[in-house]
Amino acid sequence: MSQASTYHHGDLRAACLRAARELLEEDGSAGLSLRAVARRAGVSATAPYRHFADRDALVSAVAAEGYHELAGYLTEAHPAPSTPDELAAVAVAYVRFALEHPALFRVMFAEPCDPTSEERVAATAAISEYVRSIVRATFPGVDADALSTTVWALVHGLAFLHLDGKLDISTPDVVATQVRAAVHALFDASPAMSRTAAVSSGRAD
Amino acid sequence: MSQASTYHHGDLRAACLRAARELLEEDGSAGLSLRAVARRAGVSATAPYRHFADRDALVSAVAAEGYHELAGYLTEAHPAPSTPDELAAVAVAYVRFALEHPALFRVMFAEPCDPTSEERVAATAAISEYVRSIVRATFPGVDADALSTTVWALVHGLAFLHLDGKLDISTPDVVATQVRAAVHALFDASPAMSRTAAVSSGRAD
DNA sequence: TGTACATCAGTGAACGCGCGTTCACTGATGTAC
DNA sequence: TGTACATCAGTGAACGCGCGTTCACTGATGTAC
Repeated sequence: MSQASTYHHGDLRAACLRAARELLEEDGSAGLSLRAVARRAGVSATAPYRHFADRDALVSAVAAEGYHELAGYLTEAHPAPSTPDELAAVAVAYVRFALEHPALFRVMFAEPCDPTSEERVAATAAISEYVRSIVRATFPGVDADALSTTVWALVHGLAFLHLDGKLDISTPDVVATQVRAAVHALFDASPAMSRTAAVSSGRAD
Repeated sequence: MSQASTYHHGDLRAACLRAARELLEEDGSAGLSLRAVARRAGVSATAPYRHFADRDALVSAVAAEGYHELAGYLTEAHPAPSTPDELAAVAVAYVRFALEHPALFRVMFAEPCDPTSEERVAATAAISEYVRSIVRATFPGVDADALSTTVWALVHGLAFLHLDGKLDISTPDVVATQVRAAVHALFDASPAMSRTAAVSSGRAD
């Protein structure tokens, strides 16, 4: 190794993020401390301060990485879904991401999202918009805002219930089948979407 | 006050739980420490050990209280729902509970649920069974297991998205309308439930 | 009704821990001339 | 090509903090006789 001297680490920021991710999956978010990250990166306790203003900044950076990765899962499942089946595949990918990165997923969503972190707000706004665009492509002419909220909530809820051990997660196939069934249960109502709106406003008395 | 002496508190266990709930809503789960609870209950740092084996026991007790209260919200919304509208009212109550007790709701669901705590397992199993029974009453002849999972996931997801500020929570009415719309979007597919099953298995090639 | 004693529910000092963060510092790197 | 110097990225000691938990203790309560 010509870089025997580790004084200048090379890319400590990346090493910190990697260490943080590992700690997260091993100990949950309780294990995510700046000191533990430094320790794992093989660096003094204060070195991370060169790259992160404070602990919150580290956590936000980790969450941002998570959002980016989640987006990767989704577009990999299907780049531009336009049928219920394709949309269901994206939903399956969402849940798979949660199950493969449980602690990360919790950091991204389960922690109170401080409105100060524009990084997070932007990231979730992007997801929201992404879901909306898929719904729009899949069901043109439908109230995309309302339906996409419903879709996101359903998939998000499935992810959390699986994560919390409330549903069978014995094999990825079982999970995928469950998710597809739930999504289809919702989507098969879609031709009736406009009727739905009429019904619920009519019942608002 | 004849009970001027606070040496024997009277009901320190209840006081601890109350303090824990307050701390939870003020500082989130990070603020929930045995010492802080003792402080708020006006008692020495070690007094709670008379009533809770350790911190985890306290947290579990708080979560258990939460499950009980959630059940109260649901049955109060409707004791025995058997129509989509009545079911939607229960869903609204679920989300309302989450928004009125955000930190408590997170403790109940967002923390990794250790399989050791049978208290929690039993509580969520009860919720699961409760939802299933409602679905069964509302849609007799339908695969209640599959549909009830979908319903719970949808409502649970709505609760979390509202909680995390991803959806409009400006007024309770806005929230309720949103929840009712989402639930109806799902339920209006229910007459086609058996068709749904056929369709999704037919698509499984 | 009064006393002796067991039990119960609290006290408070002390422990060791890991944490976030500050500070003055120093070794390595890169650039100007 | 060589030297002077600014800058950058790390070190390590130190701070104060709140935490969970232990321990020996003591004051209050209730019960047996």
